[in-house]
Amino acid sequence: MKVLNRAVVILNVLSDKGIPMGITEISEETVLPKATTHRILGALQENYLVLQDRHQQYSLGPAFLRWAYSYNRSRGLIDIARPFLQELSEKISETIHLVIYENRKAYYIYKIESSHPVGMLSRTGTELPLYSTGVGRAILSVLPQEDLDEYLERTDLLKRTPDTLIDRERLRGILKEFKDKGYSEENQQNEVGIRCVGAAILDSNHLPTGAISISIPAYRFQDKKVDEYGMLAKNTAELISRTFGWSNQD
Amino acid sequence: MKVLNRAVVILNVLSDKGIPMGITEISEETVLPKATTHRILGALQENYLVLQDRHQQYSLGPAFLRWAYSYNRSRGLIDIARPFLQELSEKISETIHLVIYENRKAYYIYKIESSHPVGMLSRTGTELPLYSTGVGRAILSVLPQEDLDEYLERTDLLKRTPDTLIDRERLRGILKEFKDKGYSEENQQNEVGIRCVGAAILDSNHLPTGAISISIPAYRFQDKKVDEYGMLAKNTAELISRTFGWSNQD
DNA sequence: GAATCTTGTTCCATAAAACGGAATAACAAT
DNA sequence: ATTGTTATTCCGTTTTATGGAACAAGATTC
Repeated sequence: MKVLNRAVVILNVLSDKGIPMGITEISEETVLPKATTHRILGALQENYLVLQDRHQQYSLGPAFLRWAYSYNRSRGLIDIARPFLQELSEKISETIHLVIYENRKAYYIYKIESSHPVGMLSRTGTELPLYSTGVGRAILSVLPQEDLDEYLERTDLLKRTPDTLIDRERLRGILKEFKDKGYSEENQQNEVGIRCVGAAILDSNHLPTGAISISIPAYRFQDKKVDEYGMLAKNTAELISRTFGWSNQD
Repeated sequence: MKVLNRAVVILNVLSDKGIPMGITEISEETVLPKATTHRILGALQENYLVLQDRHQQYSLGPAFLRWAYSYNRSRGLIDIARPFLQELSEKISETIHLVIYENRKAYYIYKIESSHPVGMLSRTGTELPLYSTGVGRAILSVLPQEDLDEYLERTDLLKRTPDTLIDRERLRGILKEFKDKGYSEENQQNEVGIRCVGAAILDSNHLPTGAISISIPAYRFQDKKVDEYGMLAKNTAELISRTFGWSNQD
């Protein structure tokens, strides 16, 4: 895959230089023939990976903003969240999930089971219900009003368990409570026998970029422990939000 | 340039999805044969453009962070600065320069002459003396101590005009004054007959990412007007810094 | 303003690299 | 153990990239 490697070399040279470069300079710096450099730059330009100004000087294009943003959101979120989740997990020894919220959908991307990281989950791509899970409710609770309206309108609320709450207005009500408390909860709404607390991870615009949850078998997750675990989830999510927002600044 | 276009398509699909994808899914989404997809992904992976986790799921790699950063610094700086410079130019009708500070070097990247944008300058790549120009001095004045020491050590101070100040200690002295005032000045230090004021553009870490200057023929740039123009440069640079830092947050 | 240098662009025969259908191997799920 | 699914490798064929050299377009000098 020669062209690709060469294209990468060219992009790196442009990136290192940091200012627009002419084709001769690029070809010298990359040690590639001028004709070849020219051809590759042409192709890169068609894809908006490089821009050419009126003096035929090339510089990197805006396409990378999009890709970098995407990288930051998925891979970056895991890298940043991992140590915090690990710490939380050592404190409580329960199952912890990390979820990413992308394109108005939530996906599990990371999981720790009793202090042992399971890592990237295999079944990525499967949408996760927002109305019936701890993570989902955490996300819904911090959504701007109009986004929540839109979600409730387009979504069928299904009885995933006998207990699932499918009344839209009552759901709105508890989401408001979750927002005030800073964490969400859920008792066998999505899966029989499992009870959860969750909290949202926010980006620098205070929009949810993901969420975390603590899942515990319902029989040993008594009411009186909900607030304790909820606050743990809330605090951990806040730490992640702060680090994530910060590391995303430049 | 087929491979390149296809690689871009693959990267876009990964970016749109936002979470790791398997090769089958990618090949379906891109409408490319699986073997081809596999080959291209392999090449992308070698260059760290994509990452593969333990479940053979692909996601975008960290290389884009670097490129996006580079794009933001050069092209982004011009886009952000342009309207502010335009406004300044309409107020004073004098020549204005925008400079980028990259790899410890400064380069002119944009110029407005008497309210008329000249645009990207052709002679990019030519290093600009920091000790004798308005923009350069503005940058030096806000540099951390050790960076300034290092600059003064490695740089030969040449008499570019009969008036050029080449005494290191006296230069240090006036740089300190510039830092306090928030703008730099220079009278026929770099070019006979031209007098300048300048101000640095700072990123979110308070390091200089560039600078602007106002250049006026010395005969009509009297001492009493220096402070007025200096403050204009300072205020404009501050506006640009704020917008640049802000837009760079995510 | 003509001549000269420099830099960008196009050409094209040749060599090399990508192509992709199909076979195989590695996993999961049943 | 079996079946279904997904990833990987193979390899003859075709397409595509290659790059030296010629050409064109600017820029610079005289």
